[in-house]
Amino acid sequence: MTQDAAPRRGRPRRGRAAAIQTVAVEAVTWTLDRPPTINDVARLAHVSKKTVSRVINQSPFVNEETRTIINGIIEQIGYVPSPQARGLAFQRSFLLGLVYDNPNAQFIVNIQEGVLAACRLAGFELVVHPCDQKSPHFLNDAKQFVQRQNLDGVIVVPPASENPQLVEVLRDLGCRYVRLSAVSLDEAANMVVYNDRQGAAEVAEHLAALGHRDIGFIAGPSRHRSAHERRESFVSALKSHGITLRPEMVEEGAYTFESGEVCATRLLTREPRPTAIFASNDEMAAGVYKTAQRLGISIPRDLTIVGFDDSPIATRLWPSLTTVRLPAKDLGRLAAEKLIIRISSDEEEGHTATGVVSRMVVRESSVPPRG
Amino acid sequence: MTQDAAPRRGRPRRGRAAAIQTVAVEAVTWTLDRPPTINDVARLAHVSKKTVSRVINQSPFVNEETRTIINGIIEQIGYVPSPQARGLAFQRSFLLGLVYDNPNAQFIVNIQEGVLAACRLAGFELVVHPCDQKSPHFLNDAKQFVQRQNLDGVIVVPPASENPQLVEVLRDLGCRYVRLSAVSLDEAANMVVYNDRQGAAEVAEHLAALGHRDIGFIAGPSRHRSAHERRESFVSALKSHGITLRPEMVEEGAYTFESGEVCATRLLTREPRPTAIFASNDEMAAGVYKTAQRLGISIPRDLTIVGFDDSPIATRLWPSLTTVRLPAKDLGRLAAEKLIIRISSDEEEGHTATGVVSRMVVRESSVPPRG
DNA sequence: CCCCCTTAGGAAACCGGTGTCATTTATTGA
DNA sequence: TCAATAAATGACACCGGTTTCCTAAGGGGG
Repeated sequence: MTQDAAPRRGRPRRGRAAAIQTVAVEAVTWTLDRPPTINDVARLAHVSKKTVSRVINQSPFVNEETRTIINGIIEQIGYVPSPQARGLAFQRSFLLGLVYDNPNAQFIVNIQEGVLAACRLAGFELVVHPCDQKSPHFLNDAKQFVQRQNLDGVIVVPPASENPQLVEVLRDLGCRYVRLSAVSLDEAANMVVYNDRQGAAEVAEHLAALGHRDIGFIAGPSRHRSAHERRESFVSALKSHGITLRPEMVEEGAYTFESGEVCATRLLTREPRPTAIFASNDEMAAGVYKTAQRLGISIPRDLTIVGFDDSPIATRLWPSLTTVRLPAKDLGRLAAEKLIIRISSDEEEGHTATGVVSRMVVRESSVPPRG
Repeated sequence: MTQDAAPRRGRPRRGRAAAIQTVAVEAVTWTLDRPPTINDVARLAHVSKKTVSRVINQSPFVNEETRTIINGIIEQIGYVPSPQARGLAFQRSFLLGLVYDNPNAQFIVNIQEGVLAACRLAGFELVVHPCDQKSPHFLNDAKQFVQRQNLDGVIVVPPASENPQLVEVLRDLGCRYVRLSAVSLDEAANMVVYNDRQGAAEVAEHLAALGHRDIGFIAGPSRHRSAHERRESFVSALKSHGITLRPEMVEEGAYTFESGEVCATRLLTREPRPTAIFASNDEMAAGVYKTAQRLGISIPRDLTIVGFDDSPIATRLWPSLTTVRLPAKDLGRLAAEKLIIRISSDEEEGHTATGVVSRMVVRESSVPPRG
């Protein structure tokens, strides 16, 4: 039965439909001790593998009858094209990579979910790569990561996304990438931006509207773009409401819980004591909670606290934390869509800027100042 | 220059070393407009691609000099084997999958890290697949996930790991898998078990030693094996210390923050009010915090609280939460190692049971009862 | 009736590796 | 000196798809 389909040339016409059914029904009894290949499908359908390939790839120029037969057989024997073989022929891996060093686990998991939502529709899968910018192998690991599975594209999450050397490596490898960041650091095609200014400005308005004047601010580490954005926007929005953030009311933290405690301790032992503190992320806000509770300062009666990120901890704290929601899942989805379009169209499209906007979520930790 | 290496037969001996250097130096000037392939390396080294293949795969039976030359050229032109081609020839993808539906993001990220630590050493990469057991596409999605990239093995995280239908799908696909669970549900080769009994027993001892007698317990959802384990072990360990957990002091939660609040409300409005509450995970413990604070019950003075998991929230809460640490990263590493050994040895080895033990971490939320 | 165009489908090469088996050379023992 | 043996390497098929190029049949117009 090797090549017995060969003498069958040309296009058989009318009268074939009946035969189709027979073939299809008979084929059910066929069994294999290995995963079926395109050759098995071709043999059972009495066509060449190229025709099967055409059906798989939705090529036009395939007779409707033929297509039906082939699809039926594919279904029956449970044929799935080998990704390795496809990849070899297509020069593609259908794999996207996610490079991250962000310590916020929920953020990462949300991004993964968003990325996968887009991947699923396009037949891509996601390979993950946690990394550490401080490691001496950082760049080399990233390079190997891309090369080892020949990734079609890479999504880079902040703060790693703000590392210019990493981007250089990706560019040298000829690997398409999309960076996530609070500001545009690259061509629009390579960026998905999250607008932190919006959220920070909303917080400023919110605090001003509540009547706070003595406001403390815990900034993020200055090397992070998001920290810079949040700070700038918060300060200028406050100013536009006639409130000036005095320098001694600003502390720079490291986006960690412990740094939040330290900064809060400094702020809360100053005179006049701030009636509200805006921490640049929820982790640090949690640190403020701890410090306030330790100092016997009641939240929110004596102290309003606002965070940023809307991480799970925001609702676990008591009272629940007013914060800013960063739609991480959307961020991941947008990045993946952008990447996939560029990969599929095989062009450098996608020059339009894309991004998401963060919005404030008011909860229990923010109230008007006492008295 | 196609096959001009052909006349060069046999094993060239002495006097070659000098030539090596020449070749190596000359080769630097070679440039290509496409990624180099094994053929390029072979041509430059004046050997057949098979020999290059041997060098790549660490085969013995390659002359030391030849190996040096080839490695030098590989280094110089930056050759990396195509994973698609290797996969096709080896019938392997060098890809592991991680199937998860656990809502604890930190747990997932830690597992990923552990898995990748093992993967890196063996040249594997990790593809992720978040899923939802309640979705009607759950099983089909999982099947496609494995088939689409022809995964060499899959690691399944609880609670999805406890789904017998999912395991059946994996088995039918002939896909090697390792399940993570609190109890062994399968052959030892397919399991990595985390011992929750140990941690729960330690908590019982701890509370007994502190002098607590009126103890409340918030169980996890009974369909989770871990919930069952934690409960059984806690109850029996308490009993061995002469303490009986009365039925009205046990509430069943859903491993969620909200359910923790609800259960805590019930427990804390009973007489006699418990002096300690053990929640089956940190999420629910956080719910207990919130309820206690709402009811004006001081932690830990009036109420000792203990959780389970040692998630980030445990240290963010104030006072910090005594809990049980589940070494998720080790869990991931063990699972990946087990899988990779079986894949590489191409056998069904690994019949030894492997697992990790959870241990209690004492923090500020547990103290002796008042009076 | 012939020619050309369109549509359907096939043969063979190719993608970049690995497996099998044969071949060459040096070494060793008789 | 001459097999026999071991070490090193090459030729070629093969993994399972896709691309390129080509053929054959049917339809329409001259």
